[in-house]
Amino acid sequence: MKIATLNINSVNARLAPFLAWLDDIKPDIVLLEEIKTEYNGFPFFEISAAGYEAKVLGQKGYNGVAVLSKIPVNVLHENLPNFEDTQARYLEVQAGDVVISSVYMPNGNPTGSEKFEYKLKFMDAFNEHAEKLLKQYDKVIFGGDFNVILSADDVYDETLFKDNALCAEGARRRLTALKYLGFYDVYKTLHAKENGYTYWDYGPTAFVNDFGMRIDFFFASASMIQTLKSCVVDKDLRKIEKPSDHTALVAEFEI
DNA sequence: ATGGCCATGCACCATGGA
Repeated sequence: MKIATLNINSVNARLAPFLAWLDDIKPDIVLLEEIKTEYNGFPFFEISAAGYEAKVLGQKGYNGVAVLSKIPVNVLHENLPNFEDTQARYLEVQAGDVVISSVYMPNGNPTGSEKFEYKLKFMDAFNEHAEKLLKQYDKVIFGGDFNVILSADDVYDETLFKDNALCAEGARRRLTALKYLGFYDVYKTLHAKENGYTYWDYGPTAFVNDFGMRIDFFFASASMIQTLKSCVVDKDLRKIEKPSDHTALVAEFEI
């Protein structure tokens, strides 16, 4: 099973190159974040023609998550079941005995604001739900944009972001707690020494100089990660004309 | 020496992203 996750920063603004990429990589499951459309604006026809069924939790203008699949999936949760939310940031499906979620955690800037409080509350609810899932299922995997820079190794210059919500101690502590619950950082399991950046600011110098951040992740339960074959950052989507500021993370499992 | 983007929406600026 090949699973990809991508913060696409508007699915409609990048549909053609995204479809070409799908045809090239052929993942079984694709998790999308920031589709930036409500359900009715989602390009179901084109995605279906490419061979994928789409489950969509949309929102007008902002946010929005989706799960595309070549294999049958059924939706378990739209939004976290334990968190009242007006924003579309979580979509959980089941494919066979695997539970897979697309996650778009809040940015939370500026620190100290209501947005920051919302970020921490979302992360608390997420961890609580993650813990419950582990008790119910063996194979669980989360993928998406977690909007947390876990350590100095995960950003080109940490000093520039010391007051940023992505580096905030409360955010780091919560994402680290997810690891202690038993969720493995899939990319780092195989690539401890590579930076694994998945995001580069728009602007002419960031991508060419690799001034990036690692803020997109897969987190997998133990029995899921035992089947891990590979995990790569696919930079091709960051090289297209009019790219998203994020690129895709692709993981393969022997399932 | 500084700053450099981009998508959306009742839309030619404001907001959000990170």
